[in-house]
Amino acid sequence: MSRLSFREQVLRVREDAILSAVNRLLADKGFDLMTVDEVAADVGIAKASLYKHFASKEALAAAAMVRMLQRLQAMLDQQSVRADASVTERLKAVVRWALELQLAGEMPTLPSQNSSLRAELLSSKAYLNLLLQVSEKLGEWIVQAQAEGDIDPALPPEVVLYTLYARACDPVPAFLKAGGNFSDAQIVDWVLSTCMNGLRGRG
Amino acid sequence: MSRLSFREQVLRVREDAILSAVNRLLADKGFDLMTVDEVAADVGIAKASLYKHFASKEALAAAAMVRMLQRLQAMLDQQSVRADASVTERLKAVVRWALELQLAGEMPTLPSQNSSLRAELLSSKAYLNLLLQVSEKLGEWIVQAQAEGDIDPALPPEVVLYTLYARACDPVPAFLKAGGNFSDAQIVDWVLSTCMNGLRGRG
DNA sequence: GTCTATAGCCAGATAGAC
DNA sequence: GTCTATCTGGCTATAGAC
Repeated sequence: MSRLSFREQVLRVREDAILSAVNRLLADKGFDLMTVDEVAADVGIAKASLYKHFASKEALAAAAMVRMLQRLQAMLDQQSVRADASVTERLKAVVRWALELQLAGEMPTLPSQNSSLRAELLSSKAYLNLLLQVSEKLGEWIVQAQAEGDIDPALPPEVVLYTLYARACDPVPAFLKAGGNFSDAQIVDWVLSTCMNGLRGRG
Repeated sequence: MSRLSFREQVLRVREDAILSAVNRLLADKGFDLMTVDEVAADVGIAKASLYKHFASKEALAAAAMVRMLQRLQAMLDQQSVRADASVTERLKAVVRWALELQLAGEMPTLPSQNSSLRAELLSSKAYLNLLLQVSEKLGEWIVQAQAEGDIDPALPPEVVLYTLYARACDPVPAFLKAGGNFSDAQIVDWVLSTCMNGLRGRG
């Protein structure tokens, strides 16, 4: 690793600020309703300057999605070294983390099936590689949790994996938060419970 | 009820064809990516003609959502008269129905939080009334299912209701269908199971 | 690399003839 | 009510000066 010059560090910091703004906006309104003008205004620079950093609106959003996957990967690594926890507890910790991120307004919504963002993501090697790595790690945990009986062995691991991804972007926490009757912690607990135990509960 | 003139019947049929097209497009791409041109092309009439029937793109989508709620209400009425089924079985039947609709590409996706559609829906008396009625009916069943121990009594009914609504628009079935490894019936069974019993299953 | 100003395009909505 | 043709606004993206 070569040290970064001062100029490069400034660039990094600026691009991180840009991606943070993109991330918030993606969580708030989604890709289609997010405008590049808003991103520029949020960061405090001109729109044309944004296009010096990122080639397109799609590239902007894709970079934010990659950053989110990197954070997920870091979270998985962190959970991997826990000696005190079963795989199921690790999985639950990851879902809890995602739900908390979502309630904080920092979890981008899934791109809809026909979005131009989808095409960009499917042609992004960085994104696909990260997604693959993360999915493999989660897949290992899922299979192991099934072997231990904590997750229903009758479910294909694929179904479990997709379900976990979907829960990370579930609209239910936002609905409950908008209702204003419950604390964030309660919401997280309930959604996590319905994810693992279903509506039926433990009974 | 007065009988409808021939002209009025023709109008009804045409508007129903329009709403069917809107429904398909809402399910396929969502409100933001759906264009009025596509709707017109799908129905086979000119765009200007659409605007003789509906005042705006939002009104178009709102009418389709109202129609979907009417269908849900009809489904609830149908389940209400089943003597052979518990409330939990009725709830499951409704979720199953929604999942099958979704796999058939006929379930509109939820409007994102900041969509202009949301404002339209919140100011539509027909929509809000219908939503209230179906929510009350579902709410009764939920409370009863909790009393019978089939649904976790620790969950606020609101949480259960929102979860059911969210599952009806869940992206998981579409993901699994896109994978191409499973039949529609299998997908419905698995998603319904993870909804009621969680990832943990019955064990 | 940052800015202001603008090009180019697309989609929602409308005008006006029939 | 249906059509063709057009207006209008907003958004992505770029030109060109500094």
